[in-house]
Amino acid sequence: MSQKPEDLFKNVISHSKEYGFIFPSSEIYDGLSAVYDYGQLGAELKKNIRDYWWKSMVQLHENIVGIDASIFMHPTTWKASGHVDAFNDPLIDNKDSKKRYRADVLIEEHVSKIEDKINKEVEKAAKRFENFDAVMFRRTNARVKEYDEKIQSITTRFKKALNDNNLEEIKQIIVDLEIVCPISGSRNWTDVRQFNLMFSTSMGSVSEEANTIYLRPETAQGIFVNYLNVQKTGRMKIPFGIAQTGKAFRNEIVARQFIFRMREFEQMEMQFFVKPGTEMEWYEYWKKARLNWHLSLGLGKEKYRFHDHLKLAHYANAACDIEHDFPFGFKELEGIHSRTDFDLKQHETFSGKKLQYFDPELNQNYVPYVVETSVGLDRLFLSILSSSLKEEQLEGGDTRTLLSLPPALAPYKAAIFPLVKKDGLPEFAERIMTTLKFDHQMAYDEKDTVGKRYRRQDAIGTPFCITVDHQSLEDQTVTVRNRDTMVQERLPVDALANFLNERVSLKSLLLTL
RNA sequence: GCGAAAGUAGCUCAAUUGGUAGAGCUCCAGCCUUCCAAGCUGGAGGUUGCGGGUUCGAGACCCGUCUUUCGCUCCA
Repeated sequence: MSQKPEDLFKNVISHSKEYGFIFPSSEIYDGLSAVYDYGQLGAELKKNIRDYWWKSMVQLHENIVGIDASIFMHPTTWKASGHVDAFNDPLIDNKDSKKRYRADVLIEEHVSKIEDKINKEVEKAAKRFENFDAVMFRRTNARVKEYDEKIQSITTRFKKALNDNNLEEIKQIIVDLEIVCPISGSRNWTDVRQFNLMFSTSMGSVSEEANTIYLRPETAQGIFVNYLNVQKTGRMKIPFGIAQTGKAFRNEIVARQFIFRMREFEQMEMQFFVKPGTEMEWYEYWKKARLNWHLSLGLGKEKYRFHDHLKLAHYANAACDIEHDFPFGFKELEGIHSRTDFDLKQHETFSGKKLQYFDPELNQNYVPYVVETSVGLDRLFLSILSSSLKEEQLEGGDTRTLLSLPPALAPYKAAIFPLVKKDGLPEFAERIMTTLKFDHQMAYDEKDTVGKRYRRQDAIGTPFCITVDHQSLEDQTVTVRNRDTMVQERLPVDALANFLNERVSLKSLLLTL
């Protein structure tokens, strides 16, 4: 149990690989940076987590409905959301100070320094002459004119380079202007690189004028553009929510830490539309509700904490993260943001369509405010996996590898073993399997000693092992062994269905909310 | 992106100054047996991440490249 965090993280990664939870993407070709595939057990666990979230959001709330929007969206969507402008920066690094700068900012700062010089000239002249005409001075003074021309030529050149997307030219401008790094004072620059967080591809035939299409960097916009469709056709009354799960893509500069930050990842989001002025109440409501949801997984209260954002994004008037204690420290798991009416208003402006709600109580129209809950499915997966993986010391000096997953989320809900591979025990076991497999994902194993089989199921988190022995043939009972306590009890075969339903069904977990 | 470390069987790791790639676990077939892994017999699995170079000879040395981990940086 007392493993070093680095070791635990290493174990999580190799355990994931060894048992088929997570593989590096296209591994036979050396993998692809920060892209991972879910294996046979990982896919089950991930699906169960997603189902639990979906049911707790959509099925348990009459005023929340789910949609499934496309990954491709109209390019204007990303202009309206601010993603195009916010993430199209040419960046350059100084090799000596290791600091990264926006190339356009460096050039603009250089230009403003020249402007300062002009202003100084003007100030100096103003002191010297009476009846000073600043406009005339600017137009006629040789030194000022020289500065002005310099600014003109720089900005013309810079604008052209930006328009042509000519990164080499931008670097050349920085070199020509002899711009130095404010920290190291050196001119030892890397090449200029364009970092656009959004992946792009083209839509339409190649020969024609193809449109640049972005892979969505967040799923939220799919909800906002469908706000009116859902509200009208679903006859939704404020407050109401729209939920969605799906893939999003970000071309991260640095993507690290296994599946914590991937370039392709899955979000589970719910946008809750409320009356303006009530958003803070709902913000607090969802903070509590979402933390409660995480606590229901039983990984431990001490594993979670809130982190309030001091610096708010351009669209938010309140924001916080639910952080989880990962093997590499507390990191963001879920974000809860009060997004105001920013998104819907932006889409109104860019689309020219009204995205409003007629409130019958107030007898007036308004753009609803939005409270968002947004959790990373892959991060949730990692939080559950890493918190569940344990090396347990047993009496007698033995150790066992235990994956104490929340039972309702485990890939296999129960495993069935014939104690021996003869005397009709396998046939008996398979009959039980057949009756239970319609309700639960079941495993079957008849290889090796039964103790070994228990350990194998412990390592993949199967909550219960059902063993058929010779007594089973006589009185139709089996033993059921608990993963966490290793305690066995004998149950009639007929009681198994209820036994499992009460302990491993999603319903059993939903009831704890 | 910069810096550091690493990459050998499914997993964890060996391999003397450069000299025939190995072990344990896993896996497969069978035997024995049976309620908490590690009994017996046999077997499978490797162009040592990839590509070059030096050498009579490279897992080891050099260069490049890919991937991973850590630190810095970034993360609307």
